[in-house]
Amino acid sequence: MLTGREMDVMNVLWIRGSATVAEVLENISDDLAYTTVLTILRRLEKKGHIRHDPDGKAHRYIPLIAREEAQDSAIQRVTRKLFSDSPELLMNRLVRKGGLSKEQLRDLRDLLDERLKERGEG
Amino acid sequence: MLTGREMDVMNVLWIRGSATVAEVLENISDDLAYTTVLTILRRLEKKGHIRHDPDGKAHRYIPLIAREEAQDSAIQRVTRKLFSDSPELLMNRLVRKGGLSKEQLRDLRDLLDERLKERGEG
DNA sequence: ACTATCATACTACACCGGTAGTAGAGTCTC
DNA sequence: GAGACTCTACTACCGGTGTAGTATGATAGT
Repeated sequence: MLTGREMDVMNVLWIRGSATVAEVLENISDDLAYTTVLTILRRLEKKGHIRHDPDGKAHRYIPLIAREEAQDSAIQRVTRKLFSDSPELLMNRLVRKGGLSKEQLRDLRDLLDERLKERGEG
Repeated sequence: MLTGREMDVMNVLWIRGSATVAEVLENISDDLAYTTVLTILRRLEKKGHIRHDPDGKAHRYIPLIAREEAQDSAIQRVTRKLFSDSPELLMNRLVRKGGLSKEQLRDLRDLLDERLKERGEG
């Protein structure tokens, strides 16, 4: 389970593939101290989410989990805790709530159509 | 922002409309001490998520936020932190990942169709 | 070799969350 | 009216998170 700040840092690693402390600092939105980022990276490593290789005199941190894994586990948690464990209810809420453009709605409907065809629906 | 346990307790309040400590205890899945539930309720009240009225010698706790609000804010957090603030990406992942039956996929597609018609798509 | 620089390691610390114990107040029952 | 019961209030404690300071080690320039 990733915390808020850990997700921020992981996002940089996922986007760049890997990063040093300095690179994370440059690419993170909030203004944190160098040692703060370092601490977060060390904790992520301790939790097994990343590892590091030497890179010159610095360390280069590399993700060990994919973004999709983190996404799925976050979705699962929300689904379980707030949507009676029903992904459909979650989707329903997302669609009803809005925040999606007509094009996005259309794309999603097409995606669902594809999925349905794959699963043998006429 | 609700924590895991706070969501468990809120779920009971949302379902029943309101509850005393004892009622929460009866309706929560895990086995917690009476005082533990009480503490969580008091923290929820302090955070402004619930209030209480006297009920006999006990207190009856009443939600001040709707389940939908909590759902939306949880979804928003996940979307922001893990899906580049794009609800569409989240939906996409949910559909691709699976966990949805053919019927659920169909229902969702129909829901999207409705939404699109409402918004003036031919 | 000395010093400035830069990186990591170690330590700290306040706050929060999960869990629960103990104290104390009200009530019921003889 | 004294004990049993049932609540709430207060307090505590541990582990985790967010944030960062200090110590230490490597390195590069002069």
